[in-house]
Amino acid sequence: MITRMSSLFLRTLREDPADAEVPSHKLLVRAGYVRRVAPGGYTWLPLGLRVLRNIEQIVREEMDAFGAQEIQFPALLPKEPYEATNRWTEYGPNLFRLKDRKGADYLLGPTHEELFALTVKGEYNSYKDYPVTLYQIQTKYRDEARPRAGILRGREFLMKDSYSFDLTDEGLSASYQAHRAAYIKIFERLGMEYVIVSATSGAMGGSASEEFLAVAETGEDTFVRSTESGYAANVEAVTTPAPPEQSVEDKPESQVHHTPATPTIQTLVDHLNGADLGRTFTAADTLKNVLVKTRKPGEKDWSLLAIGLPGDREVDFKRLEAALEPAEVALLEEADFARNGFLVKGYIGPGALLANGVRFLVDPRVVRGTAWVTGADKSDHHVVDLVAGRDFTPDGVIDVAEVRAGDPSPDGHGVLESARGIEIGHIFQLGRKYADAFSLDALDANNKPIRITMGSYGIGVSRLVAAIVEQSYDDKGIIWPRNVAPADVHLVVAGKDEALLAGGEKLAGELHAAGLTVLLDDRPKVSPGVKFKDAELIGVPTILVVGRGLADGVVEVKDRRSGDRTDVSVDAVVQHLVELARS
RNA sequence: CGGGGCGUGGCGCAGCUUGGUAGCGCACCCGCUUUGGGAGCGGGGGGUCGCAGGUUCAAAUCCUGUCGCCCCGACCA
Repeated sequence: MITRMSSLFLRTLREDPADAEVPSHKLLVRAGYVRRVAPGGYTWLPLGLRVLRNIEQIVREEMDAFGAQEIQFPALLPKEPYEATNRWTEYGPNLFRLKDRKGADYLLGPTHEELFALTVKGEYNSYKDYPVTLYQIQTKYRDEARPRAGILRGREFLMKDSYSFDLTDEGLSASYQAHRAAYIKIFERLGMEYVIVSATSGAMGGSASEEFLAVAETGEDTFVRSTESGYAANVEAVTTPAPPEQSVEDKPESQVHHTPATPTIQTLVDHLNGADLGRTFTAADTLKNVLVKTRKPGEKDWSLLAIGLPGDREVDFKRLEAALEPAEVALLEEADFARNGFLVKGYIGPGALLANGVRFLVDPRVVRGTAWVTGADKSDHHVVDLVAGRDFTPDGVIDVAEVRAGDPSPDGHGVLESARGIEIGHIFQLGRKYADAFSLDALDANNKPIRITMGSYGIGVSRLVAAIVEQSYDDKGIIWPRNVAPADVHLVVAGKDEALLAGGEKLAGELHAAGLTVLLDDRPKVSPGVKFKDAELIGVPTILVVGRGLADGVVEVKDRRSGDRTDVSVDAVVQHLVELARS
């Protein structure tokens, strides 16, 4: 295909749009790929749509390659299936809801588990039919509280979602692995730098779960990875290794000390180190007890929850919420302290918590035999050498302390470093939640029903356009990976001479005949400088310049990424570019 | 939902403090010159100044209300 810029619906911008913050947003708008029409809603202009379609096609090919079958649901859906799974309620304000003229409730699909489950139920009854994997590439709608970063986080976006249906847990595991392998192929073909991290499965429930994150500073997800092993995890899903347990017999007796005016960890540590106790203390020797309240879905009353963790750590609220999902969590208000007189702010210890029936969960580092400095449940007093397993026994373990760069890797190899990523794929084993909701069964050889188990797998197709740009741009513009670029070659006719244009047209025709797509800058009266700037902004990986060298039978091939220029003879250039495009 | 900022030709902005009926750059149109790195000169078209009300002889500018958008946070793919 030859696309002539003289007639292409394209206008590039010399300045960044005022509302753009992240590089992909600025560049995609400036280079004329997308235009905003509403918060979180973008028009795909011709070049942008090509990139989107290229990505979509790669996803489709790899899905088809392992036997997934493409179907498509409406984006406009009736309420009933979502009521059956309670998601009409649970999805909350993020669900776009609307009514038809008769007043019936509809929604714009945020994700389609219900419809896939119902569809399979409608067609399949026998164990002989399974397993099966279906997918669609469909526009999804979520009424995001705050769309942002242009294409990266819209309220309407294109997503590939697939669902596997298996008779057994082993089958589900195999389907999961098949998806995982396909995703790896997809993201490799897209030329992405990505990590696969352990993840939480979120509101949809389920067990095994991994996210594919495109590594990018502008990403919304924080993940950690080991400096020495392949370990990587979303911070929400990091597990803290527990140190070995110790004996409790040889530990000194616990002692209550008068520690005036020490409501914070720092003041406490300073006081202790000035108290001549024969040793020095650090914040990590103290046990901080953080109070929150939780409420399970559907319940009216909040219940207290105390979290004990080393004093040098803060509670990571995201990890806490992920750990308590689906219950809500909130910090205590003054009224809560007033209502529970045994909570002495700044001096809360395990004693009062356990005596008053407050659920007390501790950080994995608080194992049997460890000795702590902690609150003595009265103002200006702390207890030293309070030993876990001897002086107090927590109700359980909760791993919600902040994860820090330099922490040991959970797999025992290396330490963790922190980085940011854009979630581009998510795979997880959903299990039987949706099958249960719709009684999705297959009959076995003995005519007994087998409950189907599902997997759920997503790829953010439109988001990928932006994620790729986030990973591949420079101060001049976008640099597309070959497989997704809007053209194979950007041919610049650098000069007004009729012979140049004729030469450019001829070469474009030959490239087209050789199977390459060409973006031909045949604009008359546009100076070479402008054409070069536009070519760099648009970001086709190979730029072919037909200019003054043409008279000597030479054209110039420029690599967008490296900036390297090579003179190639006109006779050889088509073959040269074909080889480049295939590389 | 909490905090901050902004609404002025298609885009990016100035003007507002100190009211006098709108300007700059980019883009666009015409002419001439120019043509290997976002050209020069000349000419031109295009704006109910977010909306509503108020103050005033007079409002982009002052006052009140309202709507919208962007950013940070909370929340989420």
